Amino acid sequence: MNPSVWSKSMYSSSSLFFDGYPAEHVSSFQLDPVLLNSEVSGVSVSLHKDSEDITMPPERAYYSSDDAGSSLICSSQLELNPSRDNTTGHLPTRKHSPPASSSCGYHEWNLNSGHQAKRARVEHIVKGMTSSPAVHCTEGMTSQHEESGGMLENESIQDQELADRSGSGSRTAGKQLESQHQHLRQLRTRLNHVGGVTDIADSKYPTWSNSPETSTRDAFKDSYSEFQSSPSRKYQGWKKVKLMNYFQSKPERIKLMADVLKYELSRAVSRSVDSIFKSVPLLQASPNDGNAETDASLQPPGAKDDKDKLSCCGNSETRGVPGVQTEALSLVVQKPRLERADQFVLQSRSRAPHSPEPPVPFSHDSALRGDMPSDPYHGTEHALRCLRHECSEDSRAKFETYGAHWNSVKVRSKVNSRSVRSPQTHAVLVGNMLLESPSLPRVKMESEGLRKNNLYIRTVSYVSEGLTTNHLKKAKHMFFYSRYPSSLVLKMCFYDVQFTRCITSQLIKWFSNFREFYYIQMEKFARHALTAVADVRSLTVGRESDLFRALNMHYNKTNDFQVPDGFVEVAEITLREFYVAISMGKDRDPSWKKAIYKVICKLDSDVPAEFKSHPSG
DNA sequence: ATAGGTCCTG
DNA sequence: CAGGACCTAT
Repeated sequence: MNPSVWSKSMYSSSSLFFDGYPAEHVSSFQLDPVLLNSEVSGVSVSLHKDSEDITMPPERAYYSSDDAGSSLICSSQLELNPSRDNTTGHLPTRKHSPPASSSCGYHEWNLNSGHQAKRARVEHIVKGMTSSPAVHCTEGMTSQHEESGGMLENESIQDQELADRSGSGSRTAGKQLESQHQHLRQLRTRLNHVGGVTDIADSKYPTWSNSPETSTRDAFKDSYSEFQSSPSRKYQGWKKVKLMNYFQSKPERIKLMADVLKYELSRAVSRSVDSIFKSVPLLQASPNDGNAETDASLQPPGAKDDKDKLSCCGNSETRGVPGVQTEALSLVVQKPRLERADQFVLQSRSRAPHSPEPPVPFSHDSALRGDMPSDPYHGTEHALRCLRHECSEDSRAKFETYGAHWNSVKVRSKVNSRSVRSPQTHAVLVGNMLLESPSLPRVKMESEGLRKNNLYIRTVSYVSEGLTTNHLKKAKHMFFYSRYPSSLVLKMCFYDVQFTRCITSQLIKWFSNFREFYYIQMEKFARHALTAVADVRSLTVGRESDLFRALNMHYNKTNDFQVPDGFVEVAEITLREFYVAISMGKDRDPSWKKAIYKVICKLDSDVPAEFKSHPSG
């Protein structure tokens, strides 16, 4: 690709640039290929693009187009197009793109029909009892009845619902039905006392949408209002008495009924429980399978099977030792490492001839922070990244080498990471609902817009209450990729922090501060360049430049992070934007920087997966 | 109203 | 880097 095309497209992107700017100035900023590839003021920016560009998917080849009119803005819009790269199955996670909310209609329909089937079964049973005789009253089981508390209330509600549904044609038939409902209720009560069957309707939290209980609960709710408005409470004592006589006179029948009901109830309960745990597969997942979660949350439904399998694997391991974080190791190993080799292009490119750094994609520190970049291409990789395509066999080999290193590091860090999970606290956040289970390990599940359907839930077993210096360091490193991370990205990257409003705003403030420093530096160096550099074509940013040093000193003080080339290029673009704006006198406008901010925010690239999957603190 | 952003200050 | 004022978009 011709570097001049790059420069043209880059600068045509700037809204600032075309805003009343004379055409001759435009052309004056078009970079000369020779100049671009040459060393300027001791620094260089390598913009070499070779013919490999044509192998890129067209929507990624933002800068390889021969259309000089292509702009960054257009590129970014293309980048936002969710239709791109369907093979990855990832939707862009941009701050301005609303989270895709999946419709649950089909699921609800299934639940409703399931509920109706259950109800039909119960009604069938009840119908089978309609021939039984109505008998006299004793108060024998009243106390037992009331012991069952809320469950019984639900039962009576359901009974009332059934009674209401059974039709109001004949009054005597209705009474008969009522008596049978009462009978049913008593049987269930007994079963509960004897078999310890837990009524699924007795859950404390009634708002688990999509859960199998929902339809049942809704039915209860509906019938409950009917129940309250009806005088049927008056009949309760009468019904109880009638039923007691029935019980006493027909023990064998009771037993049969009990068996049938027991079967039906236990089947319904087990089905419900099964469906709950099927819909929350990551209950058993490990804290470090953030990648799997991230994938799942962004994948189309059809691509989810593998993740479910992974969850199953995690489950089999999790059951064993609750206190030790060994459950996810297999997940780490199983992850396809090479799927995201393109992510390492950024790092491997530091091996370019002008780069003094060793050919290490990630430093040890970054390895400690991150997971293997196992995610498939997310679909929001920035256009700048597409300029680089040296995903050679060499880099792949190195990728695998460091992948092995990462795994070992990860294992160690997992073992060493202190877990704050408490065996006494078994709180599970599912969507907006808090379940309590005596048998589940404590996991924190993030509730996000993308995972309304409860299928995509992250589990984290160690949650820090506050942001640490390591989090700050991680945030600074993230800044190399994303200057304007969305809160969703922040949540994904700082999943090991208990996200509160305060934490969120603190993280946002951090990035605001980072940007402030960044733009101050840019303006400072741009103003300095105005006095020293006559042509924007001479204005480049390389790793040896003072600007880069200043930025690196701020965001990567210990120099233990391999700054991605994308950042260097974004820095150069920013510097040039400032340079051009100031040279045009735009800085007389008090809000002149906003146009630049608008350009720069579109240059965010996706934060690599390793930021999203490993604890930083 | 709230969230997220900039600018200024310490 | 945090706090606060202020602005803007949803």
